[in-house]
Amino acid sequence: MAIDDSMTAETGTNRARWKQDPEGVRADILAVALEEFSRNGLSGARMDDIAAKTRTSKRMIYYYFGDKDGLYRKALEAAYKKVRTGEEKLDLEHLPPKEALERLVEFTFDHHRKNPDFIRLVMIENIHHGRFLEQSDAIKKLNEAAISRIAYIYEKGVQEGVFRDGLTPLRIHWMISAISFFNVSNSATFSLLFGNDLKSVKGQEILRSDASQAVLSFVCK
Amino acid sequence: MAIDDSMTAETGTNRARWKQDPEGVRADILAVALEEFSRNGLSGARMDDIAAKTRTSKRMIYYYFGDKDGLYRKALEAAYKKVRTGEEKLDLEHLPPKEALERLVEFTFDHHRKNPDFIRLVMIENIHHGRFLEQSDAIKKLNEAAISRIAYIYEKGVQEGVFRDGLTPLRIHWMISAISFFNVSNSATFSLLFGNDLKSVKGQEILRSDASQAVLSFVCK
Amino acid sequence: MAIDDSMTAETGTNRARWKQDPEGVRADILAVALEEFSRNGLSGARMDDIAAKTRTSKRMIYYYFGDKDGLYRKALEAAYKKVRTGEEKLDLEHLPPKEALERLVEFTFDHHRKNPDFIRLVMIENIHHGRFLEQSDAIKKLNEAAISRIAYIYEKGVQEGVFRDGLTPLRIHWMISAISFFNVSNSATFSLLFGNDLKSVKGQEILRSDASQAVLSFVCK
Amino acid sequence: MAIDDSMTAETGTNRARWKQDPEGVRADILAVALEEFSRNGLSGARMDDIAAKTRTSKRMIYYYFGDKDGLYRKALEAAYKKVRTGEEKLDLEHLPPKEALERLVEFTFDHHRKNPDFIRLVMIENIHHGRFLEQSDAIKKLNEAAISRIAYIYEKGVQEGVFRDGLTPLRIHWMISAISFFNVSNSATFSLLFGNDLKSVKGQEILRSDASQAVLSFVCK
DNA sequence: TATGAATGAGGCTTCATTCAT
DNA sequence: AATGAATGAAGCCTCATTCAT
Repeated sequence: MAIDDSMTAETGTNRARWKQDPEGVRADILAVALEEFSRNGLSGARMDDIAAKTRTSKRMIYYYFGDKDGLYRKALEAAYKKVRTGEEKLDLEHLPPKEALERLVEFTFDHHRKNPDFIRLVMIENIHHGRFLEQSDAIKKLNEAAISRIAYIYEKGVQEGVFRDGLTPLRIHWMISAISFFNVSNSATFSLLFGNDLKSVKGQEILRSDASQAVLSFVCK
Repeated sequence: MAIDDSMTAETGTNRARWKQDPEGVRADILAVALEEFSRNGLSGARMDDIAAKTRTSKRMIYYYFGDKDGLYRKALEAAYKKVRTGEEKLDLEHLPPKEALERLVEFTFDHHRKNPDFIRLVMIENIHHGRFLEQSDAIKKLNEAAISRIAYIYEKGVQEGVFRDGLTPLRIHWMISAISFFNVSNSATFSLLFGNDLKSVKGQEILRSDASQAVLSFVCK
Repeated sequence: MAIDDSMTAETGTNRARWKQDPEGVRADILAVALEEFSRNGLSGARMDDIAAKTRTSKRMIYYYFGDKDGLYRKALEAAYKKVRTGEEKLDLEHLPPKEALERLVEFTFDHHRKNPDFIRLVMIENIHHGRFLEQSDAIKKLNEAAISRIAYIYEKGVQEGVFRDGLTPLRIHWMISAISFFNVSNSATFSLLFGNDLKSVKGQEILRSDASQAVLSFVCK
Repeated sequence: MAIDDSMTAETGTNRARWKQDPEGVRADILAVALEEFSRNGLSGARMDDIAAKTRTSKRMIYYYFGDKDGLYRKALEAAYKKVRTGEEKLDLEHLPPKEALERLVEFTFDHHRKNPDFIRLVMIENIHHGRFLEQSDAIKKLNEAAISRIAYIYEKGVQEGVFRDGLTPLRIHWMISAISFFNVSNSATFSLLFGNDLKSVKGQEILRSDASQAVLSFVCK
């Protein structure tokens, strides 16, 4: 216990000293911030807690993000970016309209489920009346793709005579979002009020299928 | 809350002295609390602000509700009670199943729209993982009625051959809730990302009709 | 050392527990703030230091004055009030003009000397471009008296033929202020550059007499 | 000073790269520092702001001046040097005493008016009880010239019988300084309390003439 | 039942300064 | 000689809550 001093490397400054790596530090902070804001809300989150879970210090958060609101805004932006990027991989153009739509609904449903942090951040942003989203031009552009993707499918479906006329891509997107979002956002209260059945793996499979069926029967002739 | 009142002679009884009316005071506090929590969230709301908008003093809030969490819980309960009470007036039994269901969807859609404070409180509660709803047995009972009402309609519809078999009242309720809830809860971010069209009177009429159409086509054969 | 427990009264909370005395607390805070701001400037003063020298806590400062700027503003106002109140006692109307003016100069000279804290606060306020004085309507009114007092003397002097015509009370006030103010405000740098002679008791007597002589010879025919 | 520059490609050499010019860099820093200290005071000035307005970086400031206090001291010295250098051009010896004195007063009055930054720095230094001036031997020497210039004029005036006996050059200098300094130093508060009349071009002309009249009538027989 | 005064813990932010390259 | 990144100490302020009357 005396001779072997191999542990001294771990002692000293507990916090690893990273060679200057601004982007790494920024990303690290953002990841932690996303989680903390998502878990506790904007006013509920603590800068101290965020800093503590970071590889750097509280001071660096202010260095890179200015203040709490700035950090929150950047976390929100990052969350949107990450989520929308995930959607790009989806490749629907070559599918027949009905299958493409079905797949889009299921993808969205799954996607939201797998990103509860993002959903929670959007909830929080709505609690704040979209005050921060408003300031971020970066985000707004990201969402146009979502609409045009649906537009492509829908128009093809109408031309082929499988989708009914008179809808708009936006309303279809709205419907898909509503169902997929609610599944995650209201999971807690819904379970408490009506039991855990729909939260189980089986229950989620059923809801997923309900989702695509509802949307398809809504859009199809 | 002193700041700058150093020279007002008429300190003391500015605030109308309400003849001792405990229930009135409680109700007053709850109404203010509902609004403040709804607007700002749990940690975002300020006890000072709530007290200031009340006919009574901060001390009374603590006297009646113990602490901030207690006040929030009671406000949540009160909100649920008020909202569910509004639903009782609905009289669907005598209608044919399809019309009953259609009317229920439209009622729910309208109902949520007219009670954004309640919706926001539920959002907030979900942000807090339903921690407070969990403690309130009073609320849970209120929701059983919602399910049994759908059960009645659905079973009748299946028997009459207009609704498809294999669904459950809970899943139907889930679908109706999702669509109606999202319309209010995500109004801020949705408008910012995709414009105000669906928020307008016309837009809301369209969504309302989309809602009932989606649910009906989901449930009908 | 065991039997006699008379000292326990002094033990416990070090800080004397004052029966609620808002005005006392306000006054106490203001007195300390005046001194601290005067000594260190606005950004140089420390809220912690101010609080520590107070009978109350830091929290109470915010309770009564809102924030640091608010405290500074009130301290400035209090300083002006105190100083101008001191001037009221002066009784010049019954004196012949020359003697009245002489006495006013000497009074002002002495008065500024005895209130270096006030002078320093005014210096600090000028460093801040009068930003806080601007907000305080209370102060502006206090100074009109100073002018009308001079007006009375000057007009009488002109009528009696001892003061030359063509001046204004404001310019006379300006001259008196300049000389009396500079004596205190620039004491530090002047002494360092030119020695301490004029700072001594003898030196100050000489300057005081120079002041009244300069003003009198400026105003008299 | 990072905040939000995360996406600028052209990091690094935005700021013109000045061919190694130590003296130029020093002078640049000092000029900026003078302005910032003058505007905001010692504790009010921000090293970051100073650095940002400089052609160089924060590191260079510390490299050349050690720390904030050192920078302030050098800025103070530079200000004194610059100002006193301006005075040298004045050529009074060949004028008759009264005219020489009159011209000196007017020159000083104008000079102070044209150098508000310097005046403010002196005010700030007085707020700090001359702590930094004390350390600077360089400055003290600069001021002897001012006194000897007056001594020459005054003695000639006494000999010629136009100036009264019993004064000292220092007291005359004091009087001139008081009037000229106050005009600039207390401009903000004086205007706020008594209006802008004396601040106008016309008003300043009047005060300038008042200044020389007061000094002359003070010194003359 | 009711109120203004008081509190301590902890929140967010900023500062001058130094390090690694 | 020069730069962006990093730091710890200390600053100001706000919160829910309790006390004294």
